[in-house]
Amino acid sequence: MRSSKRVHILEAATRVILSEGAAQLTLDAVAKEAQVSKGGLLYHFSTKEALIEAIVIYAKEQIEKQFQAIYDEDDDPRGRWTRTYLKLTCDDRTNNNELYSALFSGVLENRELLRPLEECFLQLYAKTENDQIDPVLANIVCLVADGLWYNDMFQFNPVNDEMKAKIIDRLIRLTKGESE
Amino acid sequence: MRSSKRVHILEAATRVILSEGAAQLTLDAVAKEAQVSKGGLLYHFSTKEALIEAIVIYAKEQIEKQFQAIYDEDDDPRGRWTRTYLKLTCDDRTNNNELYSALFSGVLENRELLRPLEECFLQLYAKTENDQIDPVLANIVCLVADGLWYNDMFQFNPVNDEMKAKIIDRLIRLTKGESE
DNA sequence: GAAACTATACCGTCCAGACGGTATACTAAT
DNA sequence: ATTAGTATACCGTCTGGACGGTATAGTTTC
Repeated sequence: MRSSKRVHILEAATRVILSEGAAQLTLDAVAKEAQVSKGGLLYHFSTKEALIEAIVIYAKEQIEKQFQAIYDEDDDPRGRWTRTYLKLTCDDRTNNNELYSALFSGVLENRELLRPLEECFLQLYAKTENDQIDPVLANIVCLVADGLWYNDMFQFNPVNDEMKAKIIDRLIRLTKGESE
Repeated sequence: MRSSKRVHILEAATRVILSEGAAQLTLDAVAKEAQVSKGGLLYHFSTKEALIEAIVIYAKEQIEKQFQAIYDEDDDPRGRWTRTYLKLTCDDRTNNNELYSALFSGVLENRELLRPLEECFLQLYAKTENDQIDPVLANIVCLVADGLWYNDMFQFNPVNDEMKAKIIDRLIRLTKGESE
């Protein structure tokens, strides 16, 4: 079998960061978690920085893929992009582990490594600008979504599940132009 | 002058994390930035973990202090806590560097170190629950604020300054019960 | 005289990255 | 069909440097 372990390594790195902390993102730890030798790891990612760059790109690709899938499920053209953004990171079905580990590892070396992810989010926000609804409302919805997943990332839980459901419900109805 | 260099060290650590990246949060780098000998640094913080814990506590104290100051400036009782929360991290006058560095350094070792900050935010959110306005609206406002400052922390800028001003203006009016 | 340092030396561990080697598959000449 | 060569995908060890922490002796400030 001649399959690359690249993706296995990236997923192992995500696991290491989220369970052990970003400081434990060492080449040895990742190699061990991915059940790859250190040489094998360095074959795919020649430096630690290259590994982190790959984690960021991988997270970006995952987001774009999921975003499209959620978009395709929605029929109502009004506020469609905005609802998609909201569901992207706040739906219980999706997990954001790749995104979280990308942000954590980007912070390790320097935030410049996060540029690809920033571009990704800029594009998603841009889509909500022409969404047949008030742009200010659209941005408010996106920012609430951001607040929710960022808090989840740091394991802060300022809003309980019941309130979270109410908030999302309210926002979804607003994107459809329904009154409260 | 017999003043403790504790706070200088904490602020130096913040500078190191935000300018050099969390991986450069080493005892040597902090000592150098704070213009303190390594012995002096270890006199105040006997381990690196103790330093990080102190950074988190310091950030918490700064937030609580600023929150109170902003609250005192507001006269309108309706939605006062909610508006205070919004202004806390999104006002151009405040800088959130201590908060950002606390989160970054907490992610380094493990997120458990961030518990004091979580409690802090839980308390601030709790205050908005009895704020003479719809609790769902109050939470939405807080989450938008979170989205804004988290994005700022990662140097993501999905909303430009003009839009940001519109959003904040809209939310402030909502907390006062004004219609759009 | 105690607290708050400075200055320096040192130790053990960890870690990034280099390096040389191995196994397998495919390709091209003979 | 066999041989030789090449590319890919790894393995496992080694080394030099950085880092966290200890220790110690001395200095300044209150």
